[in-house]
Amino acid sequence: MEIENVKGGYDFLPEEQNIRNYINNTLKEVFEQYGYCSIETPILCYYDILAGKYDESNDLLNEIYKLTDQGKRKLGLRYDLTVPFSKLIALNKNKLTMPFKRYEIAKVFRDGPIKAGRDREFTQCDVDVVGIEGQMIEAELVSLYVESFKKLKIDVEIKYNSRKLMNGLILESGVAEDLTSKTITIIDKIEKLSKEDFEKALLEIGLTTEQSEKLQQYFSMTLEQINEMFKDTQNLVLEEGLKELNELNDYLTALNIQEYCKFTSSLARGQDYYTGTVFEVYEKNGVLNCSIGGGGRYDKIITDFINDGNVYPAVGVSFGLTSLYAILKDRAELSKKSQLDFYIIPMGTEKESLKLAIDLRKQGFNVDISMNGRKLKKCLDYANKANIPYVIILGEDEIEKGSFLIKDMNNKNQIEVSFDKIESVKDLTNMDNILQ
RNA sequence: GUGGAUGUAGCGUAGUUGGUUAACGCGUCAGUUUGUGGCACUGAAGACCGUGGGUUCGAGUCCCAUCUUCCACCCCA
Repeated sequence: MEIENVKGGYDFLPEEQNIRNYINNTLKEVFEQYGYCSIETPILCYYDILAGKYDESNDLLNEIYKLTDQGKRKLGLRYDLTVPFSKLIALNKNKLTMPFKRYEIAKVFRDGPIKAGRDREFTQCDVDVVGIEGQMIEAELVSLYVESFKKLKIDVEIKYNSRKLMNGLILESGVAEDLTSKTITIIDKIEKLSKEDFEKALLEIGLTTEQSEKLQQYFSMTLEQINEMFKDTQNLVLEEGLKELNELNDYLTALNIQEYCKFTSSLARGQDYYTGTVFEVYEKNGVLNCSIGGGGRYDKIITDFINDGNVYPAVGVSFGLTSLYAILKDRAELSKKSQLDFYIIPMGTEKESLKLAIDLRKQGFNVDISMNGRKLKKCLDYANKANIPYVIILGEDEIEKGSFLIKDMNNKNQIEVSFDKIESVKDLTNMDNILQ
């Protein structure tokens, strides 16, 4: 039997895992600052609940991992975090107070084709709020995005749009309703396609030349131009979309984060999922041409899912962790930093060293000890390669004096610390001072 | 799913028109005498050359198949 990972699943070694943890922790910090709570939901779900969100023609259905338990129940692995979230709300309506703000960073599974940035199992990071309408929350989510990427030191551009505006403009072009969905898919690619290819694609799905030209005109306009052109429109969807976008715009300007944002009328994000504002985040000047985050308002999903007569408006954003890992992977300062503070080298003082390690851990330090009886030279070499900042040398000489040696691996300085004064090591959070 | 490439020790590579025990660098481990690292030197371990067939006296090298990984397209996260 050959030992290998399932396709689309990977092991993460400490170096890489450090970066992943750093990213996750940084994001969690921001989420909590913005008032989002951490929750956890089961990976295993009833298949019917997983499948319920989509109609049978949806491709995503084929990607659900299906399994049965010993009681022959039809189960599946979750393929996103939105369904488990909806289910959690449905089950706990009485315990939760609205609005409910939560984040969840967890693994999901899709039995689909593999390629860069698309695995069989991957971690999703969703930040959502249920029970708030209006653009104020959207603006705050954009701010959360800006804050998060600032902390990660990634320059981004956040594209935003409204599905209502998009639908309104398509309506305005005279496109038949049953072609809306296909039209959106093509408009989403307007920036990637040449003028000819764009028109060709539209004609192929059955639009007229006139419709295609109108679409081209509308979707190359700025928000100001659209405002001007449709200020007295009778098209309700369009009017509402414009109103919301203008409102969001005002907020973004007031928050002084407009510089990170870019109104993009062609931005769609997926198919029928979103009902209002949509976002998509791209790395500025980045080599990665895929998005590193996205989200939007989806007022219907949870409402339809729970189906108890109440309305559950929702809006959220997600972070493409796989892409973030890829971007930050090469930042040396992240991957090379050791989690250890001290590495103890016993020189015939195994018992004392073990005890010292325990005492130092009580002070809050991360401590490891050499246990394979290697020579001092080798131990120093090891500490050096592992980027451990401080080494403690404990030999019989030191025991006699009732002290131990702390050595700074960066500047080779060392200092003797008495066992009675082990508490003073804690003050060495500022260790530079002593060791200079 | 469609098209194009790739596959030699943990990693990165070499391997000449098919010819003995598959080479090199990095890394790992050990040593260069007793308690002070990043350098240098010496040595060791580690590869049935992705897998399975075929051609041949002989295949890492040629042929076929299959898998893997990667890059586009589709779709998404």
